[in-house]
Amino acid sequence: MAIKKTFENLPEEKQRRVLDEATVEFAEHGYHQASINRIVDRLGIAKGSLFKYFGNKQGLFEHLFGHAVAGFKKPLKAIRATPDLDFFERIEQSFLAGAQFVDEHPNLYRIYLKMLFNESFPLRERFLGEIRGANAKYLRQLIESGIKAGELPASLDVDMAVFTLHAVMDRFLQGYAVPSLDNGLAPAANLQARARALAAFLRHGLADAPSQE
Amino acid sequence: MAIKKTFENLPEEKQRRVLDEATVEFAEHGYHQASINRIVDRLGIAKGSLFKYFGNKQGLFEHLFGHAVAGFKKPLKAIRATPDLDFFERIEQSFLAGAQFVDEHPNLYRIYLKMLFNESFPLRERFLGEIRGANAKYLRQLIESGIKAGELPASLDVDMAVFTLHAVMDRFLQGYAVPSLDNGLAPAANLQARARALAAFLRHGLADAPSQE
Amino acid sequence: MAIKKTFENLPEEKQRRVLDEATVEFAEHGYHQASINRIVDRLGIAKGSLFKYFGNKQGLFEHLFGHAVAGFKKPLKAIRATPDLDFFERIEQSFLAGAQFVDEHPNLYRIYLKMLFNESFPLRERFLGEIRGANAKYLRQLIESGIKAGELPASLDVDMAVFTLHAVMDRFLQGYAVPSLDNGLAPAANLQARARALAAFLRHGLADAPSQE
Amino acid sequence: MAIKKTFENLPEEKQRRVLDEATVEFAEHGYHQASINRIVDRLGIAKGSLFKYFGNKQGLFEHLFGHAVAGFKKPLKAIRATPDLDFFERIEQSFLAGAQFVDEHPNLYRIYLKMLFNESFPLRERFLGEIRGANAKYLRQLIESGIKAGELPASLDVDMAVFTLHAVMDRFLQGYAVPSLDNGLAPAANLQARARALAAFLRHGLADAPSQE
DNA sequence: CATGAATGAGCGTTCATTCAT
DNA sequence: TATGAATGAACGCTCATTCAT
Repeated sequence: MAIKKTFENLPEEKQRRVLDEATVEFAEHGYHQASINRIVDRLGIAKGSLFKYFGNKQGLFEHLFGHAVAGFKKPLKAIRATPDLDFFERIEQSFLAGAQFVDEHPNLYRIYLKMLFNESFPLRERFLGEIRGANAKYLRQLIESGIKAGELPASLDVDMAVFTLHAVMDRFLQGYAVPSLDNGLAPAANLQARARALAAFLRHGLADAPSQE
Repeated sequence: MAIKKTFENLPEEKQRRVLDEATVEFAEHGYHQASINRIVDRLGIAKGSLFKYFGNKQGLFEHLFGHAVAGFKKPLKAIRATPDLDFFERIEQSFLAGAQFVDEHPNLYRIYLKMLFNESFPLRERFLGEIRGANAKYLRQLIESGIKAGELPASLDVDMAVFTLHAVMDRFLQGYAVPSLDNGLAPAANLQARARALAAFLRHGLADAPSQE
Repeated sequence: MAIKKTFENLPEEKQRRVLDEATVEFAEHGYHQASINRIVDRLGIAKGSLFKYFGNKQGLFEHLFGHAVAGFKKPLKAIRATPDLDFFERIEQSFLAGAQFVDEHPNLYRIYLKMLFNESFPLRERFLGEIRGANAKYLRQLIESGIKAGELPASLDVDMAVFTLHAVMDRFLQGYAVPSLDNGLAPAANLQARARALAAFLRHGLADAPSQE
Repeated sequence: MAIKKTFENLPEEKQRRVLDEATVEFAEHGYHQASINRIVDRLGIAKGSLFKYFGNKQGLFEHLFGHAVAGFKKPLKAIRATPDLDFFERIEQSFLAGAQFVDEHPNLYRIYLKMLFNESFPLRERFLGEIRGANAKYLRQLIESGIKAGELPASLDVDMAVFTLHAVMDRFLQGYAVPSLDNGLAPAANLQARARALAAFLRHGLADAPSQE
C-alpha cells in the first residue's frame, strides 16, 4: 500500500498518462525488454519519480496489469445476464464482446498475449490463472445453462466443449488482435460475420454442417 | 551464405552441440533475454567463434530456427499420405503427430510459442508465415480431400473449418506443451483419449453431439 | 543555529524519537550508508521536515552526535571524585563505567567506533579529538594523582602509561561491544572479573606478575 | 576460478595497476562508498572489463583483500624464528615489524582498520578472524616460549597477557597509521624509541616501573 | 581460424536535496 | 510550519559486438 500512496495522490490525469505510457511500453516490448528509461523520457518525468510511485519495475507492472485483470472478466459478465438470447447467440455475443475489449484495450491484450508463453512476467501464473480461469468458468456456466435450457444435448462432454470453445474464442481474438497470424487463412470477413459463422460452425460440427446460404 | 561457411566446416558433432545449446537458451529466455555469454560459457568455446560462425546474435537465431522450420511441417506430410484413414482419423492422427513433435523437439516448440506474440524475434513474420501457412494449407487439403471422399458435406464453409481446426489443434498442442495453461479445464485424460474426443467433437459440433459411451 | 530553532520548538518527546531513530540508523550503517529515507519512514514524518530541522544529512548527524559527545565524558568524571579509591581501583571502576556507558548508549558507541577509522564522518576530527582528548586527559590526571598519592612511582613515564592505559581500556570496551573481535582470545569471564584482572595486570606488568590465586 | 582467469592472463604490470587503484579506492572510501566508476576512470579502462575480471564489486574486494591477508601474517613469522632475542626484544621487534608492514602497505592496513567496526565489508568475519586469530596465536606462542625460557613467570595469566599485548600492539599500529588518533597523547617520539618504551612498560607494569634513564 | 580482452551504452535502482503547496 | 512530489546524478552490473593476437 505504501508503495502506491504517492501515486494515488497524483492528479488523475497524470496517473492515467503514466499508466498508459507504461502499458504501451510493456505491450510493445514485453516485460524484460520494456525500458523504464523510455517510459520516463516519453512522460517527461524523472526516473526517480516512477520508482517512488511503484517501488520498482515489477511493482509498476503488477499495479498496471493487476488493475486490468478485472477488465478482462467484465465483458463476459454482461452477456450471461441476457435472458433473451439462446446459447449460440450468447457465444456469438461473447466473441464480439471480446473483440470490443481488444479494441478498447489493445495494449492490455497484447501484454496478455505476450505473457501467455513467456514465463518471465511477474505474477504470470496468478494473472493468467485468473483470466483463463474466469473464461473457462464462464464458458462452462454458459454450456450448463444451454443444457438446462435444452439447447444443448444432455449427453454433451462438457469438458471437451469448454476446451473447444475456449480454443476457438482465443484464436478468434488473437487473429483479430494480430491479423498477421491469420496468414491467408480466413477471408477478410467483417467481425460480426465471422463471429456468426464460427458460432454456426460450433453448433453443427464439420460432418453435419448445414448448407450455407 | 559466407556467414555459415566456417560453421559448416566444423565437425558435425560440434555443430550439433552449438545449435542444441543455443536452442535451449532461446527456448528458455526468448530472443532478447537469451545471452550469448551463457551459450559460449556452456559450450566452452570462445565468444568470438560464435560471431565468426553466424555474424551476430540474429544470424545465430535465424540459422538455428530456419533449419528447424522444415521440421515443423514434416509430421503432417506423413499423414496426408495414408489412404486407409478417413478424415476424422486423420485429424486425430494429426493431433498425435503434433504432440510427438513437441515431445521430440520441446525447445523448438517453446521458441515457436514465444515467437507467436513477441514481435522482437528476427524473421518472425517469415518463420511464422511458413509454419502456420503450411499448417493451414495442410488442413485445407485434408478438408478438401474429405469433401471429395464424401466424408464431409460439400456445403462446408472451408475457411471456417480450417480456422476452427487450426485453433483447436494449436490449443491442443499448447496445452500439451504448457500444461499450466489448461487451468483446471480438462480432465487429466491421456493424450490419445483427448485427441479422439476432440476429433469426435469436431465431427458433430455442440448441438448434435452423440451420446457418450 | 537558525537550523535547529524549529526542531527545538518540537515537543521534547518527538525530538527524542527523531534523534533516537537517526542514531540507530547511523549506528547500523555508518554515515554515508545511513538513509534519510529510512529514518523518515520509520518516524512517519515528512522528509522535508527533517531537512527543515537540520538543513541536511550532515546537520542531523552533527546535532545528534555533538549532543552525545558530552555523554562520553560524563562517566569518567564521577570516578575521579572518589577519594576512597586507590589508583588501580579507579582504573577498574573506569573500565566498568565505560562498559556501563556502552550498555546504556550502545548505538552512540557503535557510531564512535565506526568513526574511528572512517574519514568520511562529518566533524570526525573534532568529535574524536574531544572524546579521546578527554579520555587521555582523564587518564593523565588519574596517573598524576596516583603518583602524588605514592601509589605509582614518581619515575613513571607518564606518556607511555597514558598510552597503554588508553589502549587497554579502548580494547576492553571494543571487545565488550563487539564480542566477535575477541576471537577466542579471552575466556568468557564476566565483566567485573575481567576488569579486575586487567587492572592487576597493568599494575605489575608481564615480568613481575604475582602468583594467581 | 573462472572469475579470475581473464584477469590472470593480463600482463602482470596491468594486474598490479588494477589492484593498486582498487586498493586505494577501498582504503579511502571503505567498501560501499568505493566507486567502481572512479576506479575504472582512473585506470582508463572500460567498466565492463573490471566486471569481467572479478564478476562483481565483492569479487574484486575479496580477491584483493584475500590475497593481502597472508601479508598480514608474514612479518610476525620472521620474528618467532629469531633464537637470539629474548621475549621483550621480540615484542619490540614485533611492534616494528608491524610498523614496517603499515609503511609498505598503508592502504591495506587502512582497509583493515575500516573493516574492524564496519559490518558491511564482504567476508569481514573471515578476514578479521584470520588476521586477528593469527596475531593472537602468535602472541600466545611468544608468551609461552617466554615462560618456558624463564623470561616470564610461570604464574602468568596467559589470556590476560595476550589480551593486553594485543591491545597495545594494535593501538601502537593504529596510532602510527592514523596519527590524528594519538591526539596530543604521546610525544612525537621516533618509532623505535616508542616501541622500546612500550616493551619496557609491558615488562614491569605501572606500579613497578623502574627509573627512567 | 580461434581466441578472449576490451568496449561503452544501457539497464534498474537509490539517494540527498529542493520547493510549491 | 509541515508536507511529500520531483529531481537527476550516481550507483553496480550486463550485454552484444569488435578486433588484435
